[in-house]
Amino acid sequence: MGAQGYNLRKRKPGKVSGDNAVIEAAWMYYHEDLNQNEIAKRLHVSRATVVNYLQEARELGMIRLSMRPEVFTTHELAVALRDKFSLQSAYIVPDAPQGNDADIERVAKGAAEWLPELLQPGDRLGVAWGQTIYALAEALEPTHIDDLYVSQLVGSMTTPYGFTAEICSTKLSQKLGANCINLHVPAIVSDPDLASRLRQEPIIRDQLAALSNCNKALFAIGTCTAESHVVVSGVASTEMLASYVGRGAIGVMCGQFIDVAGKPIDGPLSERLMSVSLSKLVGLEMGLLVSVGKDRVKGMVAACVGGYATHIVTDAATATAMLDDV
Amino acid sequence: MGAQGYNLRKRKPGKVSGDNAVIEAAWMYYHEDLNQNEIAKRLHVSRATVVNYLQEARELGMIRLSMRPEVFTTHELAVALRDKFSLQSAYIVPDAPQGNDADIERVAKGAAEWLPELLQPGDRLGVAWGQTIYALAEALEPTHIDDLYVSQLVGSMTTPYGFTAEICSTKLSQKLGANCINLHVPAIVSDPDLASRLRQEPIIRDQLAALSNCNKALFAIGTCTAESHVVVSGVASTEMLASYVGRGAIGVMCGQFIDVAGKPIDGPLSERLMSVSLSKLVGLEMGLLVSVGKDRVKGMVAACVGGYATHIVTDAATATAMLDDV
DNA sequence: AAGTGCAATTGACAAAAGTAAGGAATGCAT
DNA sequence: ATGCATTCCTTACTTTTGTCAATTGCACTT
Repeated sequence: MGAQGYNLRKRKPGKVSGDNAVIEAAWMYYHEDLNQNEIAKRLHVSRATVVNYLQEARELGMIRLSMRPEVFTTHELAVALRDKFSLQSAYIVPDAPQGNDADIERVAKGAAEWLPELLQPGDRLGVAWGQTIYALAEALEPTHIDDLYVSQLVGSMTTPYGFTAEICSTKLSQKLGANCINLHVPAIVSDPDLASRLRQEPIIRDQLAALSNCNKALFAIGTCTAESHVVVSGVASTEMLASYVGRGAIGVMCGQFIDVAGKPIDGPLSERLMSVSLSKLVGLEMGLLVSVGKDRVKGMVAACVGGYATHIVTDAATATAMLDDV
Repeated sequence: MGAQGYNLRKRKPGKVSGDNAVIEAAWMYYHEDLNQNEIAKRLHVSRATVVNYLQEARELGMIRLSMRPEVFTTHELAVALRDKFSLQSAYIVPDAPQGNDADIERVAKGAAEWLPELLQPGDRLGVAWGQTIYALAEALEPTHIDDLYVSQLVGSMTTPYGFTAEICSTKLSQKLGANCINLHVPAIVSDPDLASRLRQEPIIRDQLAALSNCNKALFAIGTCTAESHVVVSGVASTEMLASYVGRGAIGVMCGQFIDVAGKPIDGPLSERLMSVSLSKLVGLEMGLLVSVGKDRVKGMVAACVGGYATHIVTDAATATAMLDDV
């Protein structure tokens, strides 16, 4: 009878009311700093159950955990970078122990944490394309920013990476609770004539016009190596790449090759590329450049010098390299 | 020599660079889900040191931890409350085990977590006064909302609680990175004539005018008992209180007694009170009511019925009582 | 009414995190 | 240089948290 009484008592009032137990446990744990034992006592369940509740709370995304952006924007290196390139702000994440693709994830995560604070209701945000941008969208915590429009800055392309330009803008807009304006056109078409006719198409024209209305932009810098995304995605052949590099290309921005001053380099692709004109990206309220890596340093510097970037997210190693860059 | 080599190696590159170690540890722990052992290995320090780093990170406020507002605004009770009173949204925090002042802390904490999402750049927020509002301001994580103005809705009064109306608005505006417009006048003056003359004073007039410009408001409901703040703070005597109660007062809002319909009750204090007119608080973009307790239920209902509240923060017990209130 | 499948819960054990007392390095005054 | 105070770090120990296989209660079949 002892056991029976125990069970009965435990069952009914213990289960406070469905999901509520999870919420109560999470509240006590995260807001009232009770340990699992105390919570278990109050909810009349075993501590193991509390562990489960808390895991569920985390899995359901009830818990938001982030680091204050000021931590990354106010230390020495960030301030130095900001001042050297006359930026509004720089966000420097710690270096990864070994520098591989994990770099991109780190930086993307940092940017994802910062981005919501850089946006306001009513903004029109232009978004470029790339692994970094995708990782950013992926890492972003869902929020809702009122009356926000996200526009795709570059046409679409097939890629071996499993994400396209639309996926970047779509995912980003979903995470931000924003309206999404896609650019339903390939990034590169086979001949200049077709490109100009496409640009006349009412739908495309409107979509391109929307790009001119952007007051903020989010982009990364691509490399000019054979493994570069522009090559792998079939936008440029290796020969073209070599030709652009020969004429001073040191990076890629929104599908366009740029020189050390950030100026787009004219070439065989220019006419055939469906993308925002880089000149539209100068002098925006915000130009957020998110990139890492030694091989992107020159391009990132160019994006600053060219006036595209007002805000930067990168890691300490890259930031140092940018400061050392003459 | 082994020890010497070890020490040298450990000292220099181990200490990554001052405070940075703290940031790196926090990043790895909170963003990369590494455990303290792994972090200790990577930073070449003992695990105990990592514990210290993480504690420092928390103490310095580098870590932001909160619960998604949707958790509290989308469950059954919150939706029911919202619908019954035609609110825009309701935020219901879990009940405290035993209902004392801890209730206020809980609810204030919830409101503090929600408030930043309810504000936008350019808003003019009117703020009332009370223990709840103060606790809210105290619990609020510092942020910065651009071009936000916080106005004090009620004049100041001496209180035994250690906080005044200005302290509420000042603290709140500091936490929100907002501009603060204080109302430099006592809440209650001794005779009606002085009150009306004060209202003519240019400075006061401007401050009162600013109140009319508020598009959002934050307030609580006070009780009509002898322990009520209006009495304790000397705004009303117990006799006056009784008189107001006799004429239907069921709560206090911005220093004014209201009836079940939320209408302010005329009486000896009306003329002498320096405060926003309640009619200005009807139909705002947002009216955030933050209160808890059985004894405030009627007043809270009145604030809804009267059209002051568009958003509510309370606890489950109070919400249930409001739903049961006829 | 007994059997079956499922999800929630539990106790016992393992891992991780927190604490406190002691110990090296650093800087400063003597 | 020596001693002293301070800061930061470490080792050894305690508490808290996480894991997992086993159990319980419950809805639904047979």
